[in-house]
Amino acid sequence: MYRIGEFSKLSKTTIKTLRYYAEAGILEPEYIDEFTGYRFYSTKQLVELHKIQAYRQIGLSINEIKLILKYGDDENILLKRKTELEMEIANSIDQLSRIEFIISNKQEGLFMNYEARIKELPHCIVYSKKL
Amino acid sequence: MYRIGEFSKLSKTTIKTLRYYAEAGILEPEYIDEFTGYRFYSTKQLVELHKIQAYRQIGLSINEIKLILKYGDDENILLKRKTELEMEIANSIDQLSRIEFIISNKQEGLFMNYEARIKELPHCIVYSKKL
DNA sequence: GACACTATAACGCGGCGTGAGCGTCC
DNA sequence: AGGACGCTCACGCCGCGTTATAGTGT
Repeated sequence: MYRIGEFSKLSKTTIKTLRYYAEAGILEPEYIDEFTGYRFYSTKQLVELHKIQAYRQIGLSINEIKLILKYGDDENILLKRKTELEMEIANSIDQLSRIEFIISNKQEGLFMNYEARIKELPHCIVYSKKL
Repeated sequence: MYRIGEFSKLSKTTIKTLRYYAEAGILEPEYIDEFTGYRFYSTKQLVELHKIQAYRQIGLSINEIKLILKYGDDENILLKRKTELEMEIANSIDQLSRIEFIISNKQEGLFMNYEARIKELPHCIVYSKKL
């Protein structure tokens, strides 16, 4: 049985994270002293935590991990996270190309060589046709 | 001069966002009624907001945008964002491959066919050599 | 008694969304 | 006078990090 500090070092996880996981209900200490409130962990929690870390590393939220640990099925959540990631990647690539576009245009001096001039017209009636 | 609701529709931005931008100091309304507190925007703000939206779309934070609008130089920040994005993409790809690894192993039944058994040894003295 | 360890509670972060409870315009 | 519009708080999100303050262990 380890106290939280030692367990923190063993698992390379901050104490704050361990307390958060305990409160979140995804990693309860094996035993809590009812007078001091001290949390005590064993090697069983070390294995559990390792699983949690693996799930965190692929970007799952605490809630998703809780669901997996509760119902033991990660198939759907993994597929959901997979599509999420694909969209994130596509989005990041889009952002990247936008940035490169701006930078290259600045270097070639094509950007900011014109200016848009906005003028307000006096009040008037405009006829238009909706398509 | 538009009130916030109309300006919101013109710019396809929520009222809450406009108010947040006003408070953050990146898009001040052209005029604020000192009695009612009503914000009034003009087409000038529409152009400004369009720039802000462009910067938001490439993932810049409000603070970064504020700096750009203040000092007029986005070169360094764009390059910084570019490296950030490259790291994010690399990270996402890593996560994606981890997920695919797990899924494929599950399908082939290679996963969870073994179990790790953790045992605690009684206290003993261990000799080891550090490399 | 000193010092390392632990505890709880509360606030901070970013970029808004979502109310609550008011005043304003037409 | 009623309904659409506007205002200012203030809290919620997520996964912790960061104090502050107080009890515990050796």
